[in-house]
Amino acid sequence: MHETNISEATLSELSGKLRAAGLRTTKQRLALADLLFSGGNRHITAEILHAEARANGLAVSQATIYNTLNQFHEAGLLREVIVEQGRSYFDTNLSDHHHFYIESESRLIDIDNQDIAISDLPQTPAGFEPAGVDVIIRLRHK
Amino acid sequence: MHETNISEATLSELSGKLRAAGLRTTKQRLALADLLFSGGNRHITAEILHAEARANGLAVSQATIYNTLNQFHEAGLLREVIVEQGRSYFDTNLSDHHHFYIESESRLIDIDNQDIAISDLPQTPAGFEPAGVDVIIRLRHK
DNA sequence: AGGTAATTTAGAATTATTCTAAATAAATTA
DNA sequence: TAATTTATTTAGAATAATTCTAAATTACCT
Repeated sequence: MHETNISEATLSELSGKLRAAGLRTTKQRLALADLLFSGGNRHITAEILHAEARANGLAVSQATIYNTLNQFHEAGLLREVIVEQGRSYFDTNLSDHHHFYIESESRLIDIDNQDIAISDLPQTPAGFEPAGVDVIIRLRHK
Repeated sequence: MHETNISEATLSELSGKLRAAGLRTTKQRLALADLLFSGGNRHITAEILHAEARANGLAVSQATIYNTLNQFHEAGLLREVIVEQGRSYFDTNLSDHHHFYIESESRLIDIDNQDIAISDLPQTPAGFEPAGVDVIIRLRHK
């Protein structure tokens, strides 16, 4: 495998990322990781990733798309964002941040953590601890 | 229809609520509205509502459960809460508030608006306006 | 009561996702 | 390197929540 549009450096970085997550470096995972992590941050669904993979000449099954997204998520390489009924988004931005969601375009936009302030957090019910805070600001056309 | 466990007063209130929303008062809608609105506030799924309806002796189809939840939501009688992949919750509490979500128990808990403060809201992208803000604090057992 | 439009329904269809079990590929061992 | 083990990929079936369809029923208006 030696695509001209992927640098060897990037590939070996990605391979290391997979290893660190306890995942073997396979052709499919490497190519999907490249799509996910080699550009800027992305919000992606299984359907979109599958389409992109095929558009880039990667023969990959739907099952592998789902397996890979779930494995990357479990490994902490992706954050799951739940904003609409039925479909999951995965976010490559792992920093502490939130989202605008434009329903009419099925589009997510990051809100940097320093651009929003949640103070005065309520007391967590006894016996539980916070596992994450999601702020979603739903937008509509003006 | 004259169940002993439902007051006439409540029924006529509910009927008015339906009328106001432009919905005819049918046996099914009235009984479902009673389940939804006559006790305290609730977070309910289609499956749970269907089970409760049957448990209360109401013969109602799955399709009607979904139709009703969606119509009540469109009419502003219910708020939809999206916190897990696949399933929708509907909240009878229409006040401005947020949620704890206990994933291990599929349970939502209201957070009163005055118990949380989101200041310093980021600027809304040009051409859009906020249609709603959802804060979800995901909880796990300590 | 009679007519019209809304509502309900069973069952099929759809959509996103997960499962299954067989084939393939990666890692490990000899 | 060849053999063996184990993980991965895959097609296709299965599942789960939801929506659709078209026919039967019911509410509402006159």
